[in-house]
Amino acid sequence: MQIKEIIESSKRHWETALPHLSIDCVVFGFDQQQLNVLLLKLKDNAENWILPGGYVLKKEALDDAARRILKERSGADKIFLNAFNVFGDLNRSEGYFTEYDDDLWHKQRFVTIGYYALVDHESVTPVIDASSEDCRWMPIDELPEMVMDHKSIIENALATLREQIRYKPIGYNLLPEEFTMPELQRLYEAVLGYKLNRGNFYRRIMRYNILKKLDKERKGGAHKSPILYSFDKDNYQKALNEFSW
Amino acid sequence: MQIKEIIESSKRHWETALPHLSIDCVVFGFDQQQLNVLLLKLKDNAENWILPGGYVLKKEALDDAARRILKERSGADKIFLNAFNVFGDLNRSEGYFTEYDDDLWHKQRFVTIGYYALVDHESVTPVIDASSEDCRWMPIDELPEMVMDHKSIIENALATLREQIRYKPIGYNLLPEEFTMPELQRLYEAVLGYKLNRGNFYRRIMRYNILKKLDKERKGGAHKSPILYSFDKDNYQKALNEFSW
DNA sequence: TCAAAAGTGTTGAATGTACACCCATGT
DNA sequence: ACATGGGTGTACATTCAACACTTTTGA
Repeated sequence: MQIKEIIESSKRHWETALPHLSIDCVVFGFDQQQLNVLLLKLKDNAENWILPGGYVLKKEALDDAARRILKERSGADKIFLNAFNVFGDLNRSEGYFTEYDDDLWHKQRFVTIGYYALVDHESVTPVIDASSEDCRWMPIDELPEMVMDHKSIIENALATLREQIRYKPIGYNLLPEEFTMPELQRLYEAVLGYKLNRGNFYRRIMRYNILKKLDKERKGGAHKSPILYSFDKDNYQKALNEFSW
Repeated sequence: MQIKEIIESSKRHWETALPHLSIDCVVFGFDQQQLNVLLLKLKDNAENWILPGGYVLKKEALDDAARRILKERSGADKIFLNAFNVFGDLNRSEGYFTEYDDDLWHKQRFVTIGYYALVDHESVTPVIDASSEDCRWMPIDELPEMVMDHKSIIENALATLREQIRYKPIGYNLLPEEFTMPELQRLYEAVLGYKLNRGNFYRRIMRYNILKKLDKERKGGAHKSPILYSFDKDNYQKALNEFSW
């Protein structure tokens, strides 16, 4: 980002957004192989990547802000969003923009709200916004160097996701509308980081009664066409609200 | 609180604290019978109670702010503190202070960080601070009318606590240094809201290896003197960090 | 002597884990 | 034919829940 652009956006932010408060989104996506996180690279920051983040408008609910930021900065839409933690240490954003004037928006002390989002990898086309040079999926086990405390924010989000998957269904937002049993299992394995037994996984999922078996199969693969499933939205929602699985 | 006092504190806050950001603490305490929450009643608000809350100083870490606020407003010290959620809806603090000027600190739109705290009931003497008329423990199942969304913040905190107790040890901060097995069990029952089987509870707790049996008993009771225990701090900490119980 | 506390035993149900079998089917 | 997927059976271990028995001990 050019200096001029930074100054411009600084003025705009002071007018429209709540100061000292930011939102950072950890966007998880699944590409049938591994779990990925959506990261940006800023124009002025040659080496380090950042989380898609932004600010809360003065008349905007926090959750709406997270949704908007995600849409603007990455193109991701209609997603599962959840505030998972707050990062408010003093030194977390120190040492950045030191060469600028003190009234620069970005030089403030920020308390950031960490949101994690689950999106369907297929339905998201990473959008490179005005201030970014790159926007892409990165596998969670090969994260690049990141700015500030962003790497630990991701780790914190992943830990939260792994806890949640133990007692809440996950998948509705990470998979396409229709998917196969092996795909769902690979998703669980990617999140948890270890292999699951196929038969047991099948029974466990079926027991929760959140799947609808469709009357079609995925054609074109090398072997037997796997049956397609979709989530039963009502039961899925019920399972989300109970904390019993 | 008198109008003059409000205006005074408003000026002070604008100078020292981060705007638009507040902290509310849900302080749980256990009195050997039931689970309580520490609540304040403001001088100017005849009927409604509020959570002990406050603001984040410009050069103060979020967690430190929560600790300070708790100390100042309730006298509670050395406690277990944990940010459990953020409340950032637009209408959550609307409709208050409408009769005041717009530059009144308290009339801002606030995003509040919810902290929950676990304290030893014995070691806390509720302190009535300058702006409060009352400060006292209230049982969680008989909460009074509360201001804004404070009641739902408490419910959210309790739900978090009930989830945590399933896989993390709880008690170190809610009980005195030395306690008996029935006391610990009553705490668990108070948090969960239902009775537990004594023998099974005993074995479960012992299995986690977080208790030290002391060589003394609690004298003076009507019947057999129960054995005193204390927590093994190292193992307790280890159990806190694993998420496996 | 009575009631509470401490500790242990037992039993059946439920759940989790590992493995294996059978069938279907697309190339 | 063969590799993959779908579905089920089974056997073992672990865990949980309910209950009961014993011993200790303070007033």
